[in-house]
Amino acid sequence: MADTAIPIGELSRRTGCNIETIRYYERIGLLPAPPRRGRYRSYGAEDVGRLGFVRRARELGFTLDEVRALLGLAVGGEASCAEVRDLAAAHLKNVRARIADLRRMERALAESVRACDAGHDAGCPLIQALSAERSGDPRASRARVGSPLGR
Amino acid sequence: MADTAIPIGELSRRTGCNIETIRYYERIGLLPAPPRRGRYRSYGAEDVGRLGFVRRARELGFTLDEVRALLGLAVGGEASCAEVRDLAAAHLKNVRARIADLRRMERALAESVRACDAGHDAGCPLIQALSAERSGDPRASRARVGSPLGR
DNA sequence: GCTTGAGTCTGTAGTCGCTACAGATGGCAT
DNA sequence: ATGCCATCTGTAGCGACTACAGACTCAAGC
Repeated sequence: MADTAIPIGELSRRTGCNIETIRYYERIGLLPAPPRRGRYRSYGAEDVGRLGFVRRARELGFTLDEVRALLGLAVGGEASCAEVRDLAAAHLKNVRARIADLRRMERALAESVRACDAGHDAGCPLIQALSAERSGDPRASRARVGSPLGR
Repeated sequence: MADTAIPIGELSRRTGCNIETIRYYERIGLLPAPPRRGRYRSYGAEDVGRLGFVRRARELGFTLDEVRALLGLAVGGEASCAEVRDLAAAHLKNVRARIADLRRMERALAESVRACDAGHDAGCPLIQALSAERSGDPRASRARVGSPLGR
């Protein structure tokens, strides 16, 4: 079996995680520093699991700090389930806010492109839309979660 | 009128754009360096328009490079309308891809949270979902546009 | 005239999550 | 002995800001 003494390249292949990223995770303390075979890192089966966990959490959009928290909670048993749930729920809310933000963008963009396709008598409608001031407090959008400005 | 000799703080207030960000835009050449009153930057009405344009384009999610291109095309008349349209259309595609990505996350998260709320007999279902390997090439998602990994 | 406070200046470093090098080793096969 | 690949460390870059530190200018109030 190749379960013991997995070199970093093999770990990368098994998890789909870039070698540089693995070393980065180690540097920031997300993954523990593995033992060495000479100067080479030597991983075990549990590292494949752990890194896989990280990767899947990242795919769900959790930040590295959230992943760190999840890893901490993963070892504690049922007691932490509620905490995990709350973390995920908060994150879900965030994702939904970002979706709403993007959908607003999508509508505005689609509308503009449509206007462009329709008629172009007095200059490009898209440019005009961007040039025109709109009503409302210009600072309002800065506080929004996931706004393209200010994050 | 306060149209002439607008100081940076006033420009910030009028456009809702952070002072540091205005200076940053100047540094990277997105905004022209304004004349100085002594050592202080002195803006005019056209700067308010220009920066407002930038801000609105950013709100639609255009990158600064795209904004730069849009600014260039904004001065050229109707000839550039098609180019603007194409830029916006490409960007729209990108936004839609990001929405699709987020919606996938949303579904997975909502499902997990629901599982958490339902029963918790054998450990936290969310942690288990993250711990379990899924089928398929682990590298597949790395190529996707807007994936949380690899951007 | 002197102080106080607000505004502005430059320059640099930090954020997040990687990614991309450069240049030095290590180990294995031919 | 000679390639060649894998791995090592360390540093710098990305995008789009944001956050200081420390200096300066200017107008108003006393």
